[in-house]
Amino acid sequence: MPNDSTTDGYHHGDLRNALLSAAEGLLVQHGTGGLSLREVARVAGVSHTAPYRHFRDKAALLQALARRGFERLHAAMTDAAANVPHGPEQQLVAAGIAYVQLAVNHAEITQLMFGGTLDPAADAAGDTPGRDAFAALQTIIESGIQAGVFRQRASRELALVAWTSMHGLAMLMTAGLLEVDTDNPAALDQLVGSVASNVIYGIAR
Amino acid sequence: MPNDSTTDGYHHGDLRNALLSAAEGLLVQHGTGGLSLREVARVAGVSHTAPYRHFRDKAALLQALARRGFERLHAAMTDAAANVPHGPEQQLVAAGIAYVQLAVNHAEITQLMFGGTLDPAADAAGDTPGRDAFAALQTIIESGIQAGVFRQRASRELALVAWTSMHGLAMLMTAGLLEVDTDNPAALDQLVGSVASNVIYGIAR
DNA sequence: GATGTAATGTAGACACTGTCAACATTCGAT
DNA sequence: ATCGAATGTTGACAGTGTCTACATTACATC
Repeated sequence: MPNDSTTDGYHHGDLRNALLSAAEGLLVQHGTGGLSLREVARVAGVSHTAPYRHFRDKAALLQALARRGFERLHAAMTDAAANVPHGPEQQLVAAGIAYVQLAVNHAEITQLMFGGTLDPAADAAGDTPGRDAFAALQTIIESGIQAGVFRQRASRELALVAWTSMHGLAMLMTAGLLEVDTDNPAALDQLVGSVASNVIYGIAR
Repeated sequence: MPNDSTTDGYHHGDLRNALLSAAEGLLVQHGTGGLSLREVARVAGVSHTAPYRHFRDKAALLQALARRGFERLHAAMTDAAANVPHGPEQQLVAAGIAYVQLAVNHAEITQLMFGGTLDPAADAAGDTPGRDAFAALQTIIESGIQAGVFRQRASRELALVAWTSMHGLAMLMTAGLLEVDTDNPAALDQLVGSVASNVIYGIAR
């Protein structure tokens, strides 16, 4: 009799997701390093070894958390691009804003995703949600190339510049090395817009 | 009688640096997270509380290690730019190559510097070696603006694009999310050169 | 040169952590 | 109804960061 997905005695019902949510909450409280598996279990209301029925490791829990983040990232970027059908340039800017915005709003998970703590080969083969996010960007670039808006080069090459610049911006901000008024969303839009515009039209001349 | 900076009995002589070196060595063996203060002390040949005479915290040790990394980064970039006096564009590319190369060769320390684990406000006021590296880049940009090679914009704005794109490239590589033949240095040069050239001349048209 | 004080290193303890092994409870197919 | 598999618990172990108390040494001052 699984009533409403909360606890109903000995078995939890949906512990795996409960653990992930608890972990995400604790992650924003005590930074990336200060997450304890036992505290996650405590918050979820189970014994300190219960997580091992759902995750092989502490690393596996973090990996699953990072995977969630990659999925969110992919969704946010494609949504942003889809809602701005004013041509590839605007789409690129919109995707960039979505990227940086999500990274800043979930700084700890972003650090998890790209912090190097996780084994990049840990995901199952052919099952890398991180590539989807890059692919979304590459799709925008390709449409821009075909529309004659962007240079006639390998789309991978052009997408790489867009990717690295937005990623670098996001990383510097989440690390706290770029003083920006994060409370004011317009300031972030302007910052991302500035970087994106320079990427599109170049530094030179 | 301080003979040759190695151990000479009860007192070590230069324990602080010995600890930093030991920590750096262990960092490349076990990743960024798997560094134990006790093991650092063990490698340095002292008791497990000796490090507390030189660092308030484990975090303080890591902070000092990161500071070393920032100083190296600044030196590598300015050296690279100084050795290539063929105009701001080439200097920018050279600095970028130096940046990414150092990051890849010292991936773990780079993750330490930018991983968000450290408190960005932990450094003493006015004493932020991280800004020096950015300033080095900004100097190149400024000379390029005055020479009429780069756009007539705020140097900070232009430097930001160069900074973020190189930083993003370095971060993706150190995190292992960009498959590149790291053994072949020419491949890295080409990759950085491609990104830099696209930053300079833009994606558009 | 002797001496006292600060700097430096050590020993032991504490709470906490990740993980393993053994055991308990419950779900679901037969 | 029954039995195996899935899920959760208890207890233990080694390892960790950090605190307190103590030992040893260096060095400025007389």
